[in-house]
Amino acid sequence: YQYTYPFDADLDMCPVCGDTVSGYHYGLLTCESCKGFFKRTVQNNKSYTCSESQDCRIDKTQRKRCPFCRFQKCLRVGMRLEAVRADRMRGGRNRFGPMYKRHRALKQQKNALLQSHGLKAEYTPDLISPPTRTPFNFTNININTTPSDTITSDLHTQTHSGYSFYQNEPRHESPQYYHVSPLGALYSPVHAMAVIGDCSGIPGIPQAQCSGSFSAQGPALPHLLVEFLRCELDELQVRSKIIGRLEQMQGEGGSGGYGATHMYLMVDQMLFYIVEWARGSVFFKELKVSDQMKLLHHCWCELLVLDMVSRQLQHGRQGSLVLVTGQEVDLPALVSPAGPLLRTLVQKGQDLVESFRKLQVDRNEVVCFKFLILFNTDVKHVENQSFVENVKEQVHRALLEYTLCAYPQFLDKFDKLLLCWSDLCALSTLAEEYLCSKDICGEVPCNNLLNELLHAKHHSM
DNA sequence: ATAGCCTTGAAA
DNA sequence: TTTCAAGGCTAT
Repeated sequence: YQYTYPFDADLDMCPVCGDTVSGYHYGLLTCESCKGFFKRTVQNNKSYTCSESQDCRIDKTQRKRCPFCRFQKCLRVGMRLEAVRADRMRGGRNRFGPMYKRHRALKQQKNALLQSHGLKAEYTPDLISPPTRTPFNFTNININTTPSDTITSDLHTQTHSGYSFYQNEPRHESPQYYHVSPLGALYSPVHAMAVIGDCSGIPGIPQAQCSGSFSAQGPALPHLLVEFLRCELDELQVRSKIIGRLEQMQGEGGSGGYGATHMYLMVDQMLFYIVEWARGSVFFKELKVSDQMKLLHHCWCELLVLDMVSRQLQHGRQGSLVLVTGQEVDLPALVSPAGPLLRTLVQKGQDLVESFRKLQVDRNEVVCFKFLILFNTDVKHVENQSFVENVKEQVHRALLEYTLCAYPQFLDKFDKLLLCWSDLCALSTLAEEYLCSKDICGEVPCNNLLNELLHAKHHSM
């Protein structure tokens, strides 16, 4: 099995059953059969029941099996009850026309953007081939979590209680549409999307066409991203381990303060878990240990900085710094007695957090970023360089694909993300400089990871 | 009941 | 005029 880039393939797949689409039907691109099914169901006020647990898989071969779940899925992916005409008038156009047009334009723009990044829909088959061990198997990935939604398929309850989609149009010739409860809109994927991205520009068009199927929780994630998310360490677990370790060390070492030494030891512990994360991660763990070390020597500080930044993004408030340990450090208090190096470090750090926040960088993007950083080697001498570069390319794609799908209105977000990355690199250089400086590592034992990494870096330069 | 193909007809 | 998403028809 090979990973296929799902962008174009899924574009003409029905979001309900995966069959080939025949055009826009009731709000989105679907196949002919689901169009018919939806029409019959709404027109005849059908109500179905599910003999299983209301989470049946709907695909081309099984779609006939459970009409209840099929209709649920129709609603979930965003098919519009309002588009079925109550008076059965034929022909003509409805209000969705401009929406379809807009959606088409958006799709085209997106493809253009993809091409401008040199990513074709066709996929080179053997791009991913891990060097020694068995290739990673993507077939086991199942991202279709089954939402427990409460949409009723009983149209009687929805039909007469709501408003008319067309109530402001008095013209008698125009078709009369079914009255639909606003409740229906609440369950549309568009509503779900609003949580993570701006989709105000395309009312009623779910992002299902971006990259295929659409779960109620959000867009389908690129397979790679799903895999990356699995590699994440549990933040709380890491936190408690680090706290434990720090307490232990401070018990031994005497001073229990929260000064530079404490920071140094904490950063050292963070690095330990960054290494642990990397060692357990897809692709990375396939590499020889010597290559692993080269990559980590190259990027540990960027990973460290990204970790700090993303934490501020999650829990942080302006004017304070949240550490892995959960402690909150008041920034003015930290900065006022500090040297110039720490001052600029804090300032630029704040700037970076701010630009991440403005960009609405989400967790998925951060996770992709970590891999982008991990595999971003311009160092030669990595033995399996082609593998590393292929992975890098894959991550690049996954991030681009995700960003385009999750934030379809925000077409240059990906480019801006990359700009942020270069800011992050600059910040990381500064951070490294600071960690080397006598400000912080003056009275710390030498046999630790941070020291070793700093040391190795200096030798390679 | 399903799903492929056909007919319609206002908007573009 | 052409488009193309509505509804309709009908073998399976």
